[in-house]
Amino acid sequence: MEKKADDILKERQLSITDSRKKILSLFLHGTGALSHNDIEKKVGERFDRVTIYRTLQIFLEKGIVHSIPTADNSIQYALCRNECGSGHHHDNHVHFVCKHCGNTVCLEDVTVPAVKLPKGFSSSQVEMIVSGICKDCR
Amino acid sequence: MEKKADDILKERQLSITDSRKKILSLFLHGTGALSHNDIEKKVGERFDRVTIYRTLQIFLEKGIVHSIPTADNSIQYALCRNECGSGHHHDNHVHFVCKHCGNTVCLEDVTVPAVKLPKGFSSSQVEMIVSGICKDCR
DNA sequence: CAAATTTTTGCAACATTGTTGCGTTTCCCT
DNA sequence: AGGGAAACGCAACAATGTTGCAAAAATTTG
Ligand SMILES: [Mn+2]
Ligand SMILES: [Mn+2]
Ligand SMILES: [Zn+2]
Ligand SMILES: [Zn+2]
Repeated sequence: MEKKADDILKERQLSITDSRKKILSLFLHGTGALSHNDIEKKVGERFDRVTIYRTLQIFLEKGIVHSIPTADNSIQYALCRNECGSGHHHDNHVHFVCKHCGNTVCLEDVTVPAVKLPKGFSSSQVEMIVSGICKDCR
Repeated sequence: MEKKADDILKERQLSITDSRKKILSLFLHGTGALSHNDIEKKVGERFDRVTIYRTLQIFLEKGIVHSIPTADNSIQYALCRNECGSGHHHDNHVHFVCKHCGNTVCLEDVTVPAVKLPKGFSSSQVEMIVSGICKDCR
């Protein structure tokens, strides 16, 4: 798994640094999405807050993770599994936020349904966030 | 219109105060959604930031406005036009964020399409946020 | 209408979250 | 291993959000 993180970083032409490896590993090993705060707590060594911000920023840009806006105003980040590249995200799946455990997960198999907009509106991106009780909490 | 705000406040059993009237009027007169920051700027008199936070909070609880999570982590608030009550929101319409003018609007006539979740997941709320170019910007 | 009671406001103080500049360290390439 | 580029940590700051409390305003009561 250590190997995997290195590969992904190399693939995206990012220098391989300790913080990037550790943070990326969190995403590779865990299941759900992580907020900045989650990462700060879960990462073993303590990297500077600024480093975590910058790491998430560049992971976003390079198409390694995508961000999920949630109702409580905490941005969640999750691994991109599809063909996302620099500035080109294609994560058109539904996100689920559990009101019980608080976890946010990507429902990779559930694609966002099409929606017909009024005349004059054109869409470039659609987000669908479902909240309720997840399968582990019922 | 001054009248209207008073009526809504009375209806929801809220004391009628200057700040509540002014802030509610912003929603009644304007077209789109407003963030905390928008309100701070647009409201003529300067109410304390805390008052605005508390006003939005109670408007949310009483079903006067609903909140819209957006990608840039700025919560937007918009008037409820349906039958929303204390703790019971029924604003199941799509929201549109224009990448050009930055405005967020409720597409009242576009209902959020149904989505089939994997086994074990149960949903209590679905948010759909579409971003692109609005009809005024094209 | 005026006094009593309840609610809301503004202020201060604080916590959390996010941003920027810069010197030092680490990484990459030859 | 050495030179140049990139990333890190630190400090300082800005923006956003929360809480307690006394003063002010609104509502209720007499
Ligand atoms: Mn996802
Ligand atoms: Mn709406
Ligand atoms: Zn759960
Ligand atoms: Zn627009």
